[in-house]
Amino acid sequence: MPSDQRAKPRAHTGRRRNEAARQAILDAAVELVLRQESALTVDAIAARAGVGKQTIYRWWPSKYAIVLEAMVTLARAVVPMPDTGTLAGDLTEFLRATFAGAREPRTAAVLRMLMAEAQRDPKAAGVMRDFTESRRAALREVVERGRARGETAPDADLDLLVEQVFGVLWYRNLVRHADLDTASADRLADALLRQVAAP
Amino acid sequence: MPSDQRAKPRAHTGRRRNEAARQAILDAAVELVLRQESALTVDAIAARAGVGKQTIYRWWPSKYAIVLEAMVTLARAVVPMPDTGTLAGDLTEFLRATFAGAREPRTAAVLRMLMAEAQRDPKAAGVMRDFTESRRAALREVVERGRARGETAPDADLDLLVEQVFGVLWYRNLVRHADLDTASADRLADALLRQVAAP
Amino acid sequence: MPSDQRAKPRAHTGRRRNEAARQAILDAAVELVLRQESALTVDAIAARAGVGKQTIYRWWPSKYAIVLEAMVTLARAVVPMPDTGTLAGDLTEFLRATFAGAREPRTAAVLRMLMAEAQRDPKAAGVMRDFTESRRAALREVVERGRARGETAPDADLDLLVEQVFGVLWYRNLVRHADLDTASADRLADALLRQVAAP
Amino acid sequence: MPSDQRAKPRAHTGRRRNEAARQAILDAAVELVLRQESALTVDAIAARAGVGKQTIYRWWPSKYAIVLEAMVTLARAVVPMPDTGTLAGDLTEFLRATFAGAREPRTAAVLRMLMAEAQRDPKAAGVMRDFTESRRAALREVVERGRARGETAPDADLDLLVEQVFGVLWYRNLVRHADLDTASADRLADALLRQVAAP
DNA sequence: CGATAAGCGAGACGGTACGTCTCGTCTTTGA
DNA sequence: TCAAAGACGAGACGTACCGTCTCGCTTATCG
Repeated sequence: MPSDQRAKPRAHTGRRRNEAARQAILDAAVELVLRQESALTVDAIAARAGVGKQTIYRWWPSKYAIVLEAMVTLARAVVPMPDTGTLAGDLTEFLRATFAGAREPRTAAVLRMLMAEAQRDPKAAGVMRDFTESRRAALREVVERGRARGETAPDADLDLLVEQVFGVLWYRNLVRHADLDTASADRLADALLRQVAAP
Repeated sequence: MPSDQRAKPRAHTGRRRNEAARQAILDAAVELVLRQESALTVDAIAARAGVGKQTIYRWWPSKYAIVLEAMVTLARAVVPMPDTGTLAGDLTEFLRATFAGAREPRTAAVLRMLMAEAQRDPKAAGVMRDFTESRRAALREVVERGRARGETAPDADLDLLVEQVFGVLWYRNLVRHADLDTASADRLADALLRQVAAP
Repeated sequence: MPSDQRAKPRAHTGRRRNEAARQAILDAAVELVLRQESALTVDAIAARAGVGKQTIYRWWPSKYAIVLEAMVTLARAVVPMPDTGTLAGDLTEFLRATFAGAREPRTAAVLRMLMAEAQRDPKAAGVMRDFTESRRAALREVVERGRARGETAPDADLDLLVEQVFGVLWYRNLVRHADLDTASADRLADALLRQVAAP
Repeated sequence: MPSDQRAKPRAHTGRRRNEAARQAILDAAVELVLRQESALTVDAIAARAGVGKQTIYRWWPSKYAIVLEAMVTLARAVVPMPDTGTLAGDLTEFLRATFAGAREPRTAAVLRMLMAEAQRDPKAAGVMRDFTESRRAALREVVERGRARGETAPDADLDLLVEQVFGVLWYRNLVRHADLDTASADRLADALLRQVAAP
């Protein structure tokens, strides 16, 4: 008989997490990122959310993780997994939704700020890596479905395709020389389909 | 004739800027950016350069401005325009050289730092916009030559192609989830050629 | 019955002041004042006390205010009221004890520092005024008793006498050109007795 | 014919010391001490006097030496050596003039500031010691003349007398609990004469 | 229903880095 | 040769945040 190491795992007692506080913290963080007037600080988030600092550190490892959580939620909501039955349809849909989300000024500002911060703070970098990874995984799933249906060459480099999508998106968002409009999304989807099309 | 009250505005007197100190500060800043072990601090730059902090603040508005100035110097190592006679050759060559340049740790670190700074300082953003624009123009020239030779579809979206290249380059450099190796350059060139190939 | 909105004014929340840190800061400040080798700096106090600078600034408006607070503690070693039965005895006793106290290096250094601070900070000036007033009152009581016994001229200016005593004491402590030794105390007592002697 | 000690004074080459600059520096220093609004700094003195900092450091070892020089000049002018023919007259005269000088608000402020600074800066302390020594010497000369005329007991402690005078003066100026008025000067002179009177 | 266990707002703590200020020296140009 | 202007290395200043650590209080669940 194997010993059960967590035999009686002490069913939960004590007060439960305060959902209102969680939401207030997320809102405060996003709000402060958008008001560019000053840097994002934990003290400021806590003050604006009417929350103790410990409540923040209890649930998030860093202030960037807060902003990240807000972003991931937003991204999930904004970019649902499309299912039109064809790769062309799914890819176009995904790119349109993704570009539209990243074009929204508030979202765009938060993303830029996170990426900038990731360049100086290793913790923010980790957060960024996780976030971008999850977005790539989502798109990857879409194109994988297309390949499974035989809509691409079997050896098509889908990872590279995914990176081209997010590369263009981030490049435009950071350099700000061109808009992430729907036409661009369509043209990019088109071009990428040509890249990976079955012979 | 009315006397000009600020006729002779007192030519320059006083000690002149110390060029050795300026160079030491730039070197120290770059050196510290490369040693990732800790965050870049003004105190550290001053200490390493053997300089008072005031000397730094007298000449640069922020520590990132120092790195920016250093980058201008480092960016002398330009990617030369290839001329192999074919679009495939030129594109592969250009991407290999570009990726190799951006993979070089010193250059890569400085570029990241600059892009981060561009997200908060409008002046740095302007410099960044000009810099990226000039790089796009260079690649654009390469692929235009290919189109002129009839190596692409006449209506191929070359601007988009260019953005896919630099998008992938910056995305990888900023997120740091994958390397900018030669194999990647080759695969990307390959995919893009398929994308714009004449029918 | 109308509800009182500020009925319960939310007593104290948050961590309480660390008494050990307070004492360590006071000790460190006094210690550094005594080691004359270098100027008193807040950084040095913080370092020696093993304390963050903010903890100092949270509780004291300036480094001299720290020394002031330390003095209040040190000044517990009061000069006891002598009672030898004669004015000559009491005055000599009082001056000897007072000079001895002010000669003690720790006390002397703290007193000098405090007097210096009183010249720029009105709050310290107020404390200084109260402290000096209480010392004058003590000596005044001694000489009043002598007058009551008929040991002085009835119209002797006792306030002036008191100021001569503390004047010499502070003058020597501040200028540091001569020592506050017992012989000086005796000679001064002698001279003052001649000054106020009954005719 | 008296010997000329600087017979051939090295036919002067180069610019001579600028007396206007010297006076401007002294004035600026005193002016800045009186405007209590901010601390006295060498840069501020130089700026206000329209003078380079090096010109200050060339002639004075520290900023306190400047204020000292101004004070010594002032004290000499205000307190001339009296000569009424009697010790009582001379002492009263000297104390009246000394108290009057120290009561003058500008002078009093400068003296307080110097004494405060002497408590933290060894250089200022040296300056202060020299200044007070010279004032004691002046008063000492007055009372020595009285003793020489047989107006005091032969063994009277004249040094202690002198210290009582300046002790009271400084004590009142620093603690600011009482005024240095003429009546006080008279009463103190009176009391001290009783102390040292010939039997 | 009391005991036990979190979670909560508040805020003090030891630290690090900031950007500014002043010191006393050094360098340059002009008179 | 001296004076003004002003850059320099040094280092203390007081502030801003960091992430941790009490506090006293407020929920929750369990025995």
